[in-house]
Amino acid sequence: MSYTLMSQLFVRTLREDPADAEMPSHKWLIRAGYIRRVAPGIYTWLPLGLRVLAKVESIIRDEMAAIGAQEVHFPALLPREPYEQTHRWTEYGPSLFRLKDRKGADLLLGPTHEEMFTILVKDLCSSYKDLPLILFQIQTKYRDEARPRAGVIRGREFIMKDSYSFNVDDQGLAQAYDQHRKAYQAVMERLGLEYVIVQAMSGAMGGSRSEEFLAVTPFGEDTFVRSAGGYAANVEAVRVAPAPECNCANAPAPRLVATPGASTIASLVDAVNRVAPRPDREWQASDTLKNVVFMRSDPTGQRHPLVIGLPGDRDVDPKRLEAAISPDTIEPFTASDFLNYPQLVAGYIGPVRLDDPPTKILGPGSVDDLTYLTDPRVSKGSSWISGANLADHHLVGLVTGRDFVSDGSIDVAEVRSGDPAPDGSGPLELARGVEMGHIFQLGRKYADALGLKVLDANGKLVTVTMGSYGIGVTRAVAMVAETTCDERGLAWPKNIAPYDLVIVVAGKGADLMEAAMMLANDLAVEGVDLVVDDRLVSPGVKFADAELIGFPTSVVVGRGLKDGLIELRDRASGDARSVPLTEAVAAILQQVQS
RNA sequence: CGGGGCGUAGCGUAGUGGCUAGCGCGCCUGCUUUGGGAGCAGGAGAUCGGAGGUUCGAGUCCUCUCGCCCCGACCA
Repeated sequence: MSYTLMSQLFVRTLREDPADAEMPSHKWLIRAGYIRRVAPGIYTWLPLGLRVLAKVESIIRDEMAAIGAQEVHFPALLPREPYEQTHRWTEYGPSLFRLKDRKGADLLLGPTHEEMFTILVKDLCSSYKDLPLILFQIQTKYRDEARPRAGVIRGREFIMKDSYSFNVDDQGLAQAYDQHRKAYQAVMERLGLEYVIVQAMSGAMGGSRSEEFLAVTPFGEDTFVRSAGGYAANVEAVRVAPAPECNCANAPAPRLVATPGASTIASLVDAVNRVAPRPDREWQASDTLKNVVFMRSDPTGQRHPLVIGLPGDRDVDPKRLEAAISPDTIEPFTASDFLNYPQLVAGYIGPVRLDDPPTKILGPGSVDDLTYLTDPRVSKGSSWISGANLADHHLVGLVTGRDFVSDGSIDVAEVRSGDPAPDGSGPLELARGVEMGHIFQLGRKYADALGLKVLDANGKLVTVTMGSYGIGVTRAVAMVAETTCDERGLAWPKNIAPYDLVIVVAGKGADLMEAAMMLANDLAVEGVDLVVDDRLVSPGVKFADAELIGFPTSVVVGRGLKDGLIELRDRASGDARSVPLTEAVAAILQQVQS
């Protein structure tokens, strides 16, 4: 058992913020000497940083062991072939780091390891008796991100814990998924991170489950919503509670209203309040039905107009739309597109035109069979003001289901703070977070592509079903720093700090140094991991550095020593108290272990 | 890939076309100092991102180029 001398520690603290850091954790990790930038998104870990990284890894290992996962370690440098078989050599696109060896063979730096794990299990397992199985690794991953940011939060080289489960049936997969979910909750708790679990987009995988663990921070890259009652979801995944059916079926027939120049919602509301006032109250933007046209392209390149109808006080959220129609993509509807669809009058688009008989412009049976999808708030029987498909005119009193129908519902309107949660758990609040973990029921996609089958109890070959589960380890270090730091620097939780404490020798007397070293020895013998700040600099420098580096506890050996006292300081709370030297070891042990 | 900002010593920065590129922090030497980023004295450290050009003269002006940061697009 030993201790580290500050004068020997390989660290240099900076007195000023680095010019290129924005996020607090990034600034402090650089300033306190934990990491150094080498290239965009590529960082060196210095001794202090490496210690924190090791602590985070050990927490993760511990929780993985608790669910029976076994650790392996793959290379980061991988051959092209397996990725060719799953088509990810091409599908992964420009984010994949590719390279060639001297013979010209293609290699890649692994962005994630589904293929390699699948192949390994295929090599070694042939019977249902070998399953269930959970394997994991803590490994350096490479992704050529379009925009690395915030230091180690989004790097191009980063450390990830990735695990993979292998089961013969869906119940087994569900169980492995659930085990991981619990393990991840335990990890987030032990890291002290405030987090939410949000539904991720399941994408083309159908009924497969996928959830993200987001650490909450205003600097987060992902927007999510949550309610006081516990609902949480990615903005892309929020589902609006369907509006109840209204009964306006007996309302008067729609009437045409002249609204010259009212091609925007604001001017429309203004106009109808003038020319067709409502007796009980003023018309509002939410009484209008706005119809937005997009050009939708499917993966084969076919383009079709898509019209989305939603209340006039809402806009289409492009991210939600993109997610909803994936793998199709969306483009703006251009002026020349309008020329090809003359029945669409820009600024006055609506589902019908009041000819005799009325002409369907949008939805089933319309002139060009234009796809018309409406927001869930456009419920059956609800009444709207909408475009008349005639310049400078609108229709008032259009009733959904009576006067027009859509081709279906689409839930892509912007989500606002205060909107009700779909499960009735209260108003939604918008917040930001950083994705710390992702758990995913892969199913048989990789096992199919790579031929991973085992014999079941009846001697039949069955395809194995898989799950994949990741935690960003380097990112976790930054997020713990981010959520615990203050205006003086880092303030690590005790279970993650690089050292348990620092002994600050505050003064020049040989007796001070001697007392500090004796105390350090006594503590080291007790298993305390500590640094003695023995530098010949003024006490102010040592105090400032201790706070910047974020030792959870400081022990000050200084002017109190002549009265037999040392001082104990807690970094997080700022509390300080004097303790007799004779009781110091016991008091410090108690504080360190609390 | 689009928009914005920026490249001057290890870090943070100043610098009207004109003398030897300035300051703070850090670093080295000496003396003094030691409970909140000490003082004095001396010193080392910069091809001003790179290339070309205009000019008697370029850190400063022009062209090209490389790189970095931020916002957006993108992101198993």
